Amino acid sequence: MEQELTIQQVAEATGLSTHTLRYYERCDLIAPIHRDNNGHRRYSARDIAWIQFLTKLRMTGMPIRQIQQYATLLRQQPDAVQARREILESHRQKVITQLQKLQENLTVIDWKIQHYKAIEENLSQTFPQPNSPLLKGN
Amino acid sequence: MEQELTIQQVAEATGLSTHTLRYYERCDLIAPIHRDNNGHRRYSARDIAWIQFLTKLRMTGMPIRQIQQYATLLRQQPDAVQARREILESHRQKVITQLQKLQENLTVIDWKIQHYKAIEENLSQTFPQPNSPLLKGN
DNA sequence: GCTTGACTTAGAGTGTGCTCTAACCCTTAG
DNA sequence: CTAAGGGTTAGAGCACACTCTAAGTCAAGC
Repeated sequence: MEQELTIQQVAEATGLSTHTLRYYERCDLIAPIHRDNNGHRRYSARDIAWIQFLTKLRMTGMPIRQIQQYATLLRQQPDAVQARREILESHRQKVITQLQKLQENLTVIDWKIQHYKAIEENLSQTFPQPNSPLLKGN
Repeated sequence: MEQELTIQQVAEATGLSTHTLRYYERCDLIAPIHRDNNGHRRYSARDIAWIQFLTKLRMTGMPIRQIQQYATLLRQQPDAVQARREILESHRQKVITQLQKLQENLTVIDWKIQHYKAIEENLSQTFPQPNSPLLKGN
């Protein structure tokens, strides 16, 4: 029941490399993983759940330092739920800001694409109009 | 009319540092800027418009290498509108994917925050329920 | 005429997050 | 018995995007 996975299997399951998994453990993003009698890592379901969540934090741009704090809190003060929630909520705000900026910038890029499309339309006309105002911006 | 700005003024206007402005020029993200008779850079309105757009590309994660390509195309083949549009559309797709992933991951973080809130509620009850199933996940 | 301050350059240094290497240890198959 | 194929470690190396430094030029104000 309590099947523990090898580092290879975890790498496949999480999309991280074995290098990265060991690196995260060294950095204390992951608590020391249980070893088999060979000294090889054996990851529990709990470990994997945590790795999957930490990957989401990384993918939303949380720096490794801050994940360290969160992970340490999780291990050393499992009852300090509020402290962990506060970290997450502060990060949440950053992600939302990031999303908004991304949207705004995407809109500008979209405009430019539309602008280019208009120019292309114009150029492909049978009787192109020279000095079209559309040719101004780059 | 044709007021040209100093590097300081451009730094303020764009939010980039003077270091970064010079670095971008060295990397060919920005065409060589016109100099006054002192050798100091004088940025035209056109330069600033480009810097503002390139900043949007950077902020959406376009690598400097790719902006180089776009910028080179812009300078060397101003008529190659389609080629530039294709670069932008390919980038646009990446940004959209990025946005989706970000949203998904944000949702997971939101769940976790909600989960923590539920635990906090639970703990603050007058008659706390021991071993609540809510305490399982971390 | 000298100091101050903004500019110039080439090139070195930094921070972040991996990514890889070298040397070694086990276990298993031939 | 030995070679292949997985794992281990500490630590070096790399990619990216800045960021800073040192040494110099120039113009204006005191």
